[in-house]
Amino acid sequence: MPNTYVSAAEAMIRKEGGRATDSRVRILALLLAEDQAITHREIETRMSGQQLDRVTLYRVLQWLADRGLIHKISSDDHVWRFHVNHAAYAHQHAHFKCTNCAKVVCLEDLASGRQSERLLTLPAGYRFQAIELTIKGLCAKCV
Amino acid sequence: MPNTYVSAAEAMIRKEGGRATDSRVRILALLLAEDQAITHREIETRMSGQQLDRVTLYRVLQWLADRGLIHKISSDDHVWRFHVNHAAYAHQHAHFKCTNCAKVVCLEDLASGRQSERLLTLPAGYRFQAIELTIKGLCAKCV
DNA sequence: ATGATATCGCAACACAGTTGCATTGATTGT
DNA sequence: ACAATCAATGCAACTGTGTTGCGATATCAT
Repeated sequence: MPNTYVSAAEAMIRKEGGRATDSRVRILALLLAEDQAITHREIETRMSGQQLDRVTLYRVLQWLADRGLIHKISSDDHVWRFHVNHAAYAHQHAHFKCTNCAKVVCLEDLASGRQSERLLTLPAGYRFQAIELTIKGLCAKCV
Repeated sequence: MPNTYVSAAEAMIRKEGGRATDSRVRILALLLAEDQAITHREIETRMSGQQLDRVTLYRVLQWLADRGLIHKISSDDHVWRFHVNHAAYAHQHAHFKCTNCAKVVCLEDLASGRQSERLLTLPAGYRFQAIELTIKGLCAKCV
């Protein structure tokens, strides 16, 4: 884990007014270094060797997500995946999931909220709040 | 459960070449009578009183989904919901989920596959297969 | 009616995620 | 630098969804 990720992680956590504990810093640094969205299980595996309780990992991930440092991605395999909130993904954005290797990546921000809202009509009396868009297909490795 | 749903369910099952067992017929009839997508748990509750094992329900739902009589809807609460495949929903279609009461309904078929595909660009080498679109908001009751 | 076998029911399991509580440790004030 | 505070951790136990193996049962073709 390059030192830049660790110090960046610590700075982000302190900026939120939270305690910069080992767990938080290491987990966020790991996510900063990762370009794709990864699961709780995958993080746990990468962390093995270092002391880290399952529950703590759940709580740290929730804490980071609550403060908008990362975001949770729902998927059809019913496992949450986590990804850092880079500037490009600050707004609503779509996700891509490979149907072969289950890799999940964030797609660039698309002004799809408004556009897609117009593509379809909600039943009378329904109110629009947000849109969730997942593209399924094959990633470059699995094509 | 009106008789028409039961006989319709039985006909659909036989058409697929499967055995028209009590469980299959009753479950499919229940889904035919339901306008919104419901969970395994909700079906189990509605079936209580009648002999029906949890595992059988899971297997029947999978069997119906495999043959395209119903479809499974993934959601951010990580619970599958099931809905009959009416003609209007035969193609790719979006879903609506109420953020208050968790009600899920299928939205009309929208030619969003091609349109949305054009809205965003996949990374180089990626292949498009399908799109999943969920609108979140408030249903008429929860507005 | 009967036999072949698809389907069911039960038990046990796998895995994601949560809660309560005692312990630990990061920060703050002195 | 050190103690006090209380946020955060680790552990144990739990919940809920979904799966697997296998013997028992029920459907359908004959």
